[in-house]
Amino acid sequence: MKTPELFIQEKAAQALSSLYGQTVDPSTLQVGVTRKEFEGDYTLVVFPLLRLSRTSPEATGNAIGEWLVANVPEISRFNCVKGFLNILFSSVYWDEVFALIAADEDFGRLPSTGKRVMVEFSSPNTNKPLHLGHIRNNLLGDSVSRLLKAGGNEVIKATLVNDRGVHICKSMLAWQKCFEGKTPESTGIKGDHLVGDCYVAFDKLYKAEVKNLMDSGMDEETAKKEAPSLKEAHEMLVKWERNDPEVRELWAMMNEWVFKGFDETYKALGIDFDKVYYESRTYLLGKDLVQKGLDKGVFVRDPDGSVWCDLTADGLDRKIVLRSDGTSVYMTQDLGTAASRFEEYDLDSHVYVVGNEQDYHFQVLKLILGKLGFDWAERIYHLSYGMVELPEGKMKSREGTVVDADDLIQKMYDEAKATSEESGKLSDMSEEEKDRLYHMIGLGALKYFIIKVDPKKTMLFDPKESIDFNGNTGPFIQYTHARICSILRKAAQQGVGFGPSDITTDLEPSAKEVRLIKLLGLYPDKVAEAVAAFSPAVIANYAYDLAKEFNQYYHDTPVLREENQALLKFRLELLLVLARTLVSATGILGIELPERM
RNA sequence: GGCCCGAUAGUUCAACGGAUAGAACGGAAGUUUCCUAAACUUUAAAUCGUGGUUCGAUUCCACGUCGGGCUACCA
Repeated sequence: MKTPELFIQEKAAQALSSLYGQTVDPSTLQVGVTRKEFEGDYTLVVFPLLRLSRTSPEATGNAIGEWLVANVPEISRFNCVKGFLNILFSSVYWDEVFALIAADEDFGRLPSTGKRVMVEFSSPNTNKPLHLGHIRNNLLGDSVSRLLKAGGNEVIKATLVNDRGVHICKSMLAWQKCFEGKTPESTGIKGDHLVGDCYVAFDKLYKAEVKNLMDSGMDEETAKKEAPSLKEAHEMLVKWERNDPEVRELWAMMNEWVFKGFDETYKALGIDFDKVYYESRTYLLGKDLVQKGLDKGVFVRDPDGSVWCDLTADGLDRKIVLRSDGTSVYMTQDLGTAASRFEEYDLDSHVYVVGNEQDYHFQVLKLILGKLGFDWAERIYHLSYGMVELPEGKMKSREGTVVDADDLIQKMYDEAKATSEESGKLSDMSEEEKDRLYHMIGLGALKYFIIKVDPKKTMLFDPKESIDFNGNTGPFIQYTHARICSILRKAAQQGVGFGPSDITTDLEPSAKEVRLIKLLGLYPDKVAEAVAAFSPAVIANYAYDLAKEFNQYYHDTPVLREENQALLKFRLELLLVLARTLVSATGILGIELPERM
């Protein structure tokens, strides 16, 4: 379907060629939806055209407007304010536009690009449970994946579990020292939380040792390196790398606990992955690329054996890619995994959902991959998102101000339950249905709250205020959907038949209905815009606009009382399409819409 | 120090270089004989500063101020 904007661009270009004998590229013409305060459907900005017409903005606008009305049957009227040409379509046109939208079951889904994209997100450490920061990452990653899919791409959702390294050894050590024998089953503590407790216990132990050493006269820096527990943890890591059976067994057991815990959290969030990578299996990747880099002269080997990539010419630093002992660093591994993924899946691009504290890392990664000669280097995209802050400032695990993911999800559920029970509308629902509904609402509130914010911006999360169900929130959209469903149910009870085949033309949609149709028609543009910007926030705000528009429309349009059957059917059809579009848009955000609430 | 990012009503968020900068929460005042008041209506309230480019700048550029991040042979 041709959007009205494209239609106007095309016709206006014809007008210009006819009026001024100048050919212009239609796509350069600026057309937008007319602002509410002015009369019109779409507005053409004429200022840039003055160099063609060589007259005043008003004269130019009026000339184009008159030509359009005279030559384009779909355009009925126009008015020109300053340099803005407001164009009105005939109501027949809106009927046709709406019929096309209604007939398209997949409205908003963009045509296939034939491209395959991998989206990596979440990528947790296995030494602590997920927290609020991970939630932003997970929700962004999940919705961007859905968004890219709606944009016509094949999407592979991937995560890289950080299951090895000295931090895991710290938890293992603390378990041996303080938690021996305790398991998630024996304690009733969720696995990831139990391991997190071990990590905290290690930190406590370590700090005490450092303090002891300092009290006996050692300086802080040395003490931090010499603390026996830290040395033990490093020894454990060496044993792990040598495949020491005992260490490996403990490691496997504790990781299993964590994975089980994570699975529960992911399930509660409604998130899953197509591909799970484990760092313990991929951390050696990339070493062969070091040799390639040396051969190509991209890397240099220092006398001590370490290998570096000199990026000073690009305004960055020298970056190490191989330690002097021959072991690899994070960058090496990322170079290797990127290369193997592009090769294995024949990817067109790769999106990394990682916090903005790693902007530098990804800048370097792209640069080095480019220098190594990979043509896809420029097609890796770092979806960099800002920190989530609390009213009292940054989350700090040491200060206990971290908002735990499981706690938060539970809190949202409880709040949804309390609000629902207060309204008392759902007394006939079964406990299972209610439970599902509370979860849907609580999660909808959380997801919308996080996703509606532009990813790159630091956002503030106030646990008290974020659990708000009024205003620009997920539950508002969910509530709107439930009300539309209620209207449609009522209509069905009254025996009103409606459906795509019932659409009749020759109706005069009201001004508010035209606004709804216009807004609906914008959906594919919004999807395209969101895909281009990797920003589900665009869709979130659009879904809210739709819901708000419905509330304002329905407030003073007595749909169910309409006597004119054709008009009644048209309006119900409009609501049906509206509900469908709401479901589709929130689907991109991973938010479910209930039929009752 | 160097590099990157951000700054919009009291608060949390919007605004392809376009008209009188939009919402929501909170404040003030109202609305329930179509669906479900988790709604709707009215109202007060903001672009960090100084220059520049432009017919036009919240948006682009420069400088400054403030805030955040990065700057490990950690991941």
